[in-house]
Amino acid sequence: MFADIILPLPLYSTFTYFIPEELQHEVSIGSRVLVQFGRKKFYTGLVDATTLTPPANVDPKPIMAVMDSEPIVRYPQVKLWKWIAEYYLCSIGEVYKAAVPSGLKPESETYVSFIDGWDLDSDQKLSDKEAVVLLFIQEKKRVRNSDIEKELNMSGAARIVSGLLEKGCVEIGEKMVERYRPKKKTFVELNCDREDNDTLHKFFDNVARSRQQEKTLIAWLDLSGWMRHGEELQDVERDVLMKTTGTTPGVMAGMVSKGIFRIVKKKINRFNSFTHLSDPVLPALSPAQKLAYDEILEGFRNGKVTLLHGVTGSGKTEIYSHLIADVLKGGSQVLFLVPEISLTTQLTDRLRKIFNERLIVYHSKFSDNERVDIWKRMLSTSEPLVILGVRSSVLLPFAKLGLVIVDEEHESSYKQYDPAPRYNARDVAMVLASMHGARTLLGSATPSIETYYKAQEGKFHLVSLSERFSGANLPYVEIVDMKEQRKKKEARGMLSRPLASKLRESLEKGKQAIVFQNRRGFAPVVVCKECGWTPKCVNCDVSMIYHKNRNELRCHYCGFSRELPKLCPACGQNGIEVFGYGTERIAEELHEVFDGYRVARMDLDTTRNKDSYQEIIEEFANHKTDILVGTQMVSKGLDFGEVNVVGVVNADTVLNFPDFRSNERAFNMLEQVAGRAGRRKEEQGTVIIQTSQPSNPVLHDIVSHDYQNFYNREIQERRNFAYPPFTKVINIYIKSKDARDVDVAAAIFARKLREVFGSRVMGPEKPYVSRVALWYIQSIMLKIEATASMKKVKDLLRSVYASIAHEPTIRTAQVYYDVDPV
DNA sequence: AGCACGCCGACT
DNA sequence: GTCGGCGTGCTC
Repeated sequence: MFADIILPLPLYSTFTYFIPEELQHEVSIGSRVLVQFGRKKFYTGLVDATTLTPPANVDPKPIMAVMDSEPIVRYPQVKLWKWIAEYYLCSIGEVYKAAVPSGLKPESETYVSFIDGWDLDSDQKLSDKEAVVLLFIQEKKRVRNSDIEKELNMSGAARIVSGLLEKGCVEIGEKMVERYRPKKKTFVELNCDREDNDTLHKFFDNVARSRQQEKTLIAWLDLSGWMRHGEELQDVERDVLMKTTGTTPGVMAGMVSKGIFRIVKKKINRFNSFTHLSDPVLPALSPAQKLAYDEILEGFRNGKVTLLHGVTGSGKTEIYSHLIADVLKGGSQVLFLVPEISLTTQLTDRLRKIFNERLIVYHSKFSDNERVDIWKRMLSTSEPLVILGVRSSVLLPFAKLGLVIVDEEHESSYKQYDPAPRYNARDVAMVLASMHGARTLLGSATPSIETYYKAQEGKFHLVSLSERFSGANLPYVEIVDMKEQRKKKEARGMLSRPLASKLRESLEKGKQAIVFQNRRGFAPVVVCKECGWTPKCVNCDVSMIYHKNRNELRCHYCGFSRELPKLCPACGQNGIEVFGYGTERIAEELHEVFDGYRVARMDLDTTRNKDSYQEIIEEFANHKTDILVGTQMVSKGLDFGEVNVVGVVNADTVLNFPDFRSNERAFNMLEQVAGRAGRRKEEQGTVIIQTSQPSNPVLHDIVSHDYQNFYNREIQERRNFAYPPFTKVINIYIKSKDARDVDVAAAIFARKLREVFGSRVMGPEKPYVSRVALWYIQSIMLKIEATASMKKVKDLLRSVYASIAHEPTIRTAQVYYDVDPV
């Protein structure tokens, strides 16, 4: 018997291993196996298929061990992986690697260790480097090559180690690294059978002289339910026992040494087992919501993907809750996808209150251990659950999925950009749903053009919610022409007069405000006024941004930073000045202008650690801060009733983005951020958008909150210029560390592609940022008619690549595809 | 991806 | 001479 194994590597095939006789009954499709791959590495592979025919031309290695008695994936998971690999042009191993938490995929690591008794002063001649490395190995006992390179700051450790190996002073081996640590708790057990009254009496005699010990023993009997005959004995947690009685560690140790108690550590699942599940308590729906709910069900009955187009603040979440409850009641599971940033306590708390233990939350700040627990939990049960999760939760092992909800379906964070698989979770979710026979609901206030087009064409069922849940009006939007403001000298720094006075007015009324600027740091432009020098990142083709709090220049692409030079490095003069506004500078200026009011900043820099995001939001929610300044982070999903002014410092940065989605992105972002204002009925909110292009049509659609008008104009543009949804776009990226190689490789690739695809090939061109982290980049865009067979297109793409793969510049370059880029 | 092998230029 | 750099091919 042989098995085809999926390995977590970017290799475009499975590998066939021999199943040893004694393992044959253990191997099943979907179970993990330990296999050796290459000369030394061991990987955890996944059985894709078993077969009787041996592989051609190779002598298969045996499977070393079978790690599961049951599969760790559920149908149709692997089928979905294969779809992803095919559609997004990557290997199935890359999908496997992304899907299964690394704690479930132990792999080997090569280590080097010192051979005891080897005499450092022996006559064996060691080079200086070898001696240094050997000393290091001896000191550390056991190290990895990468440790040697890192700690001794050298390269080519493998070579030195192999020299040492030959001389017999070190040995190497492979060690499996187990990353998953199950959570353990400490319990106290009584050293006595339940029926054994004699021993129990002896214990009581034994503690008679100690009040504390006696108290602890009685408490234990109570907690464990010892006297409640007919009931199973409860585990008694050490901490709980000690806390209820005030037992000190000394007392506990005394009882253990007397042989009364024994301490036991047990693995526990991070989840409570749920025995007592209450029915969800659902929020009441307004008449408009009820209508939308009924219409959604109507769409579901017709077997269609349904788009819920609801204005910001229309209360989509309540409708979702009802739909989720219906599906849970029917015994199926629900996937509720949200963009990363929306996973705030606000949403989680609301759903937790409704669905209690049935709610599983899954986001990117979870540790790998927590991911493993969620995976195991989902494998262990097929009872109805709601998974509230981000992008990667589409890859979890669902049992029977009844409904998939994709909230804010237009969000670009659903698309994974790097590394592979470069998938869009919204689209994968629809495929997943159809494999399960589940319903799909997409929700957005600003649907993506592609999605809305499908709704217009009747492929999707469209449901609209055009009023706010609270009855509040959509905010009043005012466009402020900054060029005019400057001319009339009415602008002060980045604050126009209308924004400044509106902010003051509302702060004085005790209200709150949000100020949005899509750029972090202090100042994005640094120039020497004497010679025109600007700081460039050494690794990337971008200017560096000034961050004031640490007085440094930073690259926002690779993270490289340096001190702000006092004198210009180019001309040596004292001419360095900073221009422009990032969130840091805006927060500082607002603080000066609105003396006495509290300003908080929320961007990537202030939310680095795990809880800071939460803290900033809580402080704002509790009105401990008055103004919240931030990047995109402040535009999504936040619901604060006291905010009645939203300021957009500079809409130009959002409006002028050099690609075909720039209008869509600008409209979405501005409409979303505007939606943070005036979410309660009492007062209409105000949004002030500062720009130097007041006549930009996107801004006018924001003023009238007219999605339809925006869509009509945009769809026309897309039609005229053959962009999605009228075509499918595949971007091909070519990367090299050599600037000339990348140009040559891209030119060859593009020429070959044109032979096959003709005018559907655009480029090659340098992307917006043409060098990132030392890699030079070129891109080629492929625009394929929406009606074409993508299967055929992808086969052609692969064959074009195969035909030039031998070219030296192609061979050394990295090539990858981005299907449906956003 | 990770690793070994082998070619080549450049230093002790 | 060997050291260390990097390109090339292979992994069931």
